[in-house]
Amino acid sequence: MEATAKHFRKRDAILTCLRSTKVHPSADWIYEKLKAEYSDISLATVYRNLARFKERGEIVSLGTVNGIERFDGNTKPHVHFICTDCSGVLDLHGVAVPEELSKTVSGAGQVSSCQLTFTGKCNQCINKEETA
Amino acid sequence: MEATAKHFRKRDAILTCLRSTKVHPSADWIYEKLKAEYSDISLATVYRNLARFKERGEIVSLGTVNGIERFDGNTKPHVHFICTDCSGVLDLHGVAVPEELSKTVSGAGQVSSCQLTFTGKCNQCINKEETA
DNA sequence: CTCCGTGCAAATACTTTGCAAAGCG
DNA sequence: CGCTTTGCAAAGTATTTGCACGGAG
Repeated sequence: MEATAKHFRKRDAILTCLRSTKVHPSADWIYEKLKAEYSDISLATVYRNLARFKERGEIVSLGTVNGIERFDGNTKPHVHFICTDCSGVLDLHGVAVPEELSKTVSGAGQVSSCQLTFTGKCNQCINKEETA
Repeated sequence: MEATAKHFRKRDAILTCLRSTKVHPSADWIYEKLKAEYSDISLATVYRNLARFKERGEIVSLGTVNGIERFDGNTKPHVHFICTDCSGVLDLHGVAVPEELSKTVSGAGQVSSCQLTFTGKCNQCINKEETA
């Protein structure tokens, strides 16, 4: 199948969009972004494809921020920082969940994944507040 | 104010309920539970009080599991295990996020809290499957 | 011709809100 | 009397689903 196959153009666009941004977007964010290129795209298509990607492990859900689900095209385990002010999500590079921690958990069941998230106010929002 | 003050009876009941269970309940779970004692309680009251408790830091939200928000009356930081089969949430005692990890994060902003969650299949669900 | 992806609109499902009644001090 | 809590029903919002159309092989 061609990369530009008309049949999958929107599906591909959604995945590409998700993988080429650092904002850990919501379905709606992707929808708004893709409307520029695909004026007739539907929000349902975005939701449907996100569900499909998630199911296949091609993307990861970070859970909801303010009631809205956020996704990450980077499936490698890494740590996140969520800003309570702007609802932004940042990757925290160089931080990882220690191996031995995961092992300790095995008493509860079979661990398939883990997620470490820090919450607070990001530097950008701190600066914005100081300036004002 | 009396502990049994009629004015706060339902509010108190909600908090007590949350603090005396280990299931990390949803709003609806609490509602169903309290209906036994307060047949006229409203789901809105549960939601309103949960929001209030959360705001005041008296309880903690664990985020959503299958689109439903789950709460924890234990505000001390601790680690959770979420079962993808039964949607149950377990506390993982004896596991903690290393101190030095939190410090590394400060580059991103002011950290106010952190949450570590493991996902997988709990022992109970594993056993149930084996038996079947 | 058959299968799959999609747009649109309707349907869900959880959560929040407006309002009037009632408790407490 | 003024402030707060609550029940009920209505509204809101994010997400899912039914259906028909159109492209690909």
